[in-house]
Amino acid sequence: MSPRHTDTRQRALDVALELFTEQGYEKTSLREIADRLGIKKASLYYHFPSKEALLAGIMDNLLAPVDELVAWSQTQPRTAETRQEVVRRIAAAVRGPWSRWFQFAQANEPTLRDHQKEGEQMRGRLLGLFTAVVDPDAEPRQQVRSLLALVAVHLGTLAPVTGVLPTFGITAPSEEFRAAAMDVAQELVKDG
Amino acid sequence: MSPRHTDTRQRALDVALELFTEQGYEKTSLREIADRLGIKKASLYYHFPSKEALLAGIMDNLLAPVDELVAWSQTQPRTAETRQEVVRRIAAAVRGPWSRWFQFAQANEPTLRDHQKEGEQMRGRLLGLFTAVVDPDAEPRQQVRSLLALVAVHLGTLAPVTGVLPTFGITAPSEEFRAAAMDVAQELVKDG
DNA sequence: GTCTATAAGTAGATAGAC
DNA sequence: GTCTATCTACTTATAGAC
Repeated sequence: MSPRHTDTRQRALDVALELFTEQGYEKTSLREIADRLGIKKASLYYHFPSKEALLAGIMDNLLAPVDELVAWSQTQPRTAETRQEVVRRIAAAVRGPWSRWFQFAQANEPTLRDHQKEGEQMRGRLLGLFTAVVDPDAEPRQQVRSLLALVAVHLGTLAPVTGVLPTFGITAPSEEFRAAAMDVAQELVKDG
Repeated sequence: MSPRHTDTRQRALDVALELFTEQGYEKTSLREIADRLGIKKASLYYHFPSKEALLAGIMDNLLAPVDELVAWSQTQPRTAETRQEVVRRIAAAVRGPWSRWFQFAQANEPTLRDHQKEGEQMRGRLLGLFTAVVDPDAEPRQQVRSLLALVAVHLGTLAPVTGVLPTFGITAPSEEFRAAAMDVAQELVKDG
């Protein structure tokens, strides 16, 4: 066997992730993906048996790093300090390796509701993140606050990137907004 | 002319709203809508010139009540008290007349990004709500807090309805959770 | 107002040559 | 691994009878 096989498979995953995120899974045709790769649509079927297999491949790549953080959090005690550290790590990850995950999930919410397997994978990891931060025995008040802390992180990191800040009527510089969001998140995750 | 024309048009709007919300705009075919109405697909074209016209009709019905609240808020001073009252009114409206709006918008995020006109309508009303609560001259910290207040309302009213609370690892009774969310929202919207 | 029939196009998927 | 060619099953949309 050659030192490595062709990279068409990986390139297909990259292109598909990009298009699924931009346009959604349903609206992206295999022809479109093949065109970008410079191959014919039928040739895609050599690498993936179906469109759904392409989706599954993307998910595997996307969700692996999430599992690491959740696993780590489960070794920690359920304290405000742990929640703060988890929020810090999520905030860091979201700026880097996970950034595409949220965008992809958001753009394909209806699709993931239908494709049972993939939808449950997605929800499973989200649940993992939530339970890493939400104490099931805490007061509802604190549970709401913890959930909102994750939303604040989401807001702080994604909103500047997608350029929707003006849509919210906000004019602050991105970096300042992001810092403020992190600040509020840390506060929310404390007991109160 | 008869005292009123047939109600097929309005029934079509109702059915379409329901299906678009459940399955998304793209995945709902005109045949499906027609089937539920007990007519043939082609007959739908008598009432609406295109699928997109159906979407537009739904939007008009959905967005009218939002405008009222935004208009009212613009007559008020930009104080923490006003923000609290706006949040109260949004919370009340979301439980009733607007409940379908959020579900519809969330289920059709990708679609609304493509259909320029409808997407901008939707974003316009959202911006209206945001600016009713976010003071453009406030600190980024307070802006984040105000945004999260709206999210808290969203969480408190929608989450119990859709039954996703367990997905968040939360076991509290719906009503208790909703009350806690409103509580946190009111707190976030204060100066701090 | 509703029907049948059908146009015109695109989707995902398969067979088999090279 | 990639190609050409083709299939079936849709989709939105139109024309014209009743």
